[in-house]
Amino acid sequence: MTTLAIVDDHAIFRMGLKYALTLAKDVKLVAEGEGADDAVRIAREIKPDVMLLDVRMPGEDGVAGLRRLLEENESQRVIMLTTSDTEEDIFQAVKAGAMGYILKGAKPESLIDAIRRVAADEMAFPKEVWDVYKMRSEMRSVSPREKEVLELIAKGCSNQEIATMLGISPNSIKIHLKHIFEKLDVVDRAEAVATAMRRGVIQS
Amino acid sequence: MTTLAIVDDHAIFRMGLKYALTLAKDVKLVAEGEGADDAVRIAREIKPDVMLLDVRMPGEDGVAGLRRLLEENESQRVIMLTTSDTEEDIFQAVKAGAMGYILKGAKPESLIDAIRRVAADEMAFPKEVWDVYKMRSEMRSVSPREKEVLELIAKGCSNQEIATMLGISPNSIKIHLKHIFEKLDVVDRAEAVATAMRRGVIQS
DNA sequence: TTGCCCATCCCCCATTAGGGTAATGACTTA
DNA sequence: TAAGTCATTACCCTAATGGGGGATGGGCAA
Repeated sequence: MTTLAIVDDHAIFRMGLKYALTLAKDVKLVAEGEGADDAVRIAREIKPDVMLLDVRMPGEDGVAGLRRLLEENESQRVIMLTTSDTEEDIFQAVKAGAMGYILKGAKPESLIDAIRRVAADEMAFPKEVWDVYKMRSEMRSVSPREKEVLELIAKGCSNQEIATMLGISPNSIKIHLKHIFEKLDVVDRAEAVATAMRRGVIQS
Repeated sequence: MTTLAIVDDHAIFRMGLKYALTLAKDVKLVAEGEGADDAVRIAREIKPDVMLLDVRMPGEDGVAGLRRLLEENESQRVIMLTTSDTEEDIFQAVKAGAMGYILKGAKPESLIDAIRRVAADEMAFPKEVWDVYKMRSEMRSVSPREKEVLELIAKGCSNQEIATMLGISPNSIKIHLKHIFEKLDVVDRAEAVATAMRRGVIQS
C-alpha cells in the first residue's frame, strides 16, 4: 500500500484526484494541502510515500516549497504537478530534486502509473521534460543581475533608464544585454523578452 | 433541475466536477466532452441548460468553439472555464457571448453558484473579469496585420527584415509599429512583446 | 594557483529605431 | 455622404541600440 499526499490550491482538481484514486486500490490518500507551507508540514509530520505538489500556487512557489521540503526531509519523494509547464519550471523542479513531473491534463491512469513508479523509487518524467532538462543543463542560465535587467527591458526601459535605476553605468547594461542575448540565443531585446517569458525566466 | 454539460480536456478536473456536483442536488451532469467539436455537438443534440467550456484545449480554441456553437444555437448558456486567464481570452470570450467566466481554481461552491446563476439567466463574472472587459472595450485592438508584425518582432526580426518578409516597405512597418505602441500603450518593441504576450494577443 | 563566471567600467562606430508630418486608396459604418 | 479604421508609402531627424575591442576586481571551485 502506497500512501499519498496532494498539495494543490485547486479544490476541484483535488476532488478529481480522490475520485481517480478509487481506480487504484494500492494507493491511499493520507493528506491534503493548499500551499507550500502545507507541503513542508505534511512531509515533516505525515511523511507520505509520495507527494503530489503543484508548481503554481498562490503565495510561495511550488518549486521553492520543494526545496524547503527536501532540505528538511531529503528522502521525501515528490511528483510536481503543472498545467502550463514553462521550461524554467521544469528545469528548476528537476534540479531541485523532484522525482516526477506530470501535466494536470494527463489521463488518470498515467498519473496513477507515475505514482506507482515513483513509490518504487523510479523517476517519472515525460520524455520532453527530460529533453528540456538536458538542453538547459548545457547552456548557462541568466544571472540574477541579468534577470533584473531583463525585467526592466520588458517594462520598456532604455539602457540609460535602467542604468540610472540600478545605479550603474549604461555600459554595464550593454554588457549585461550582450550576455543575455548570447545565453538566450536571441538577436535583440524584443526577442529576448519573448524567449524569457516563454521559458518562464521572467514572469508573465 | 438544471442540466449541465462539461467540455474540458482535463479528465481529472472533470472527475472533480462530478464529485463536486454531489453537493448540488439541483444540478445534473448530462454530457461530457473533450474538445470544441464535442461542445458544438452537445449544444446541438443535448441542449443542456448550462455548459462549462474550457478556454484552452488541444486543437480548436475554446473561444472559437463558443463562437461556432452560438452561431447554431444562440440560446445556449455557456460558462467559460480557465486556469491561466489572459486578458485577451477574457475579452474574446465575453465578446463572443459567454454568460459566465470562472477560474478552475475556484471553490466548488463558487462554481455551483455560478452554474445556478447562469441557469437563472444571470451573468456570472468575477468583478475583475468585468473590469478587464470594460477597459479593453475602450481601447482599439491590434489589427491582423499589426499582430503579424508583432509576431515577427517577437522573433527578433528588424523592421527591414519584416518589410522584406511581408513584401512591403520598411516605412509601413514603422507605421504599424507606431500604431501598435499607441494601442498597447507601450514605448518600444520589447515592452510591446511583453504586453502582447501577457494579454494573449500573441501566443507564448 | 589558475581558471571561470560574475559584475562593473571605458572607448569607437555603423545600424536601427522611433518621433514628427503628410498623403493615398479601400473598406465599413454611421 | 462623411467619418473611421486599415494598409500602404514617403520624407527628415535625433536618440538609442548592438557589435567590436580591452580592462578590473571579487568570488568560487578544481
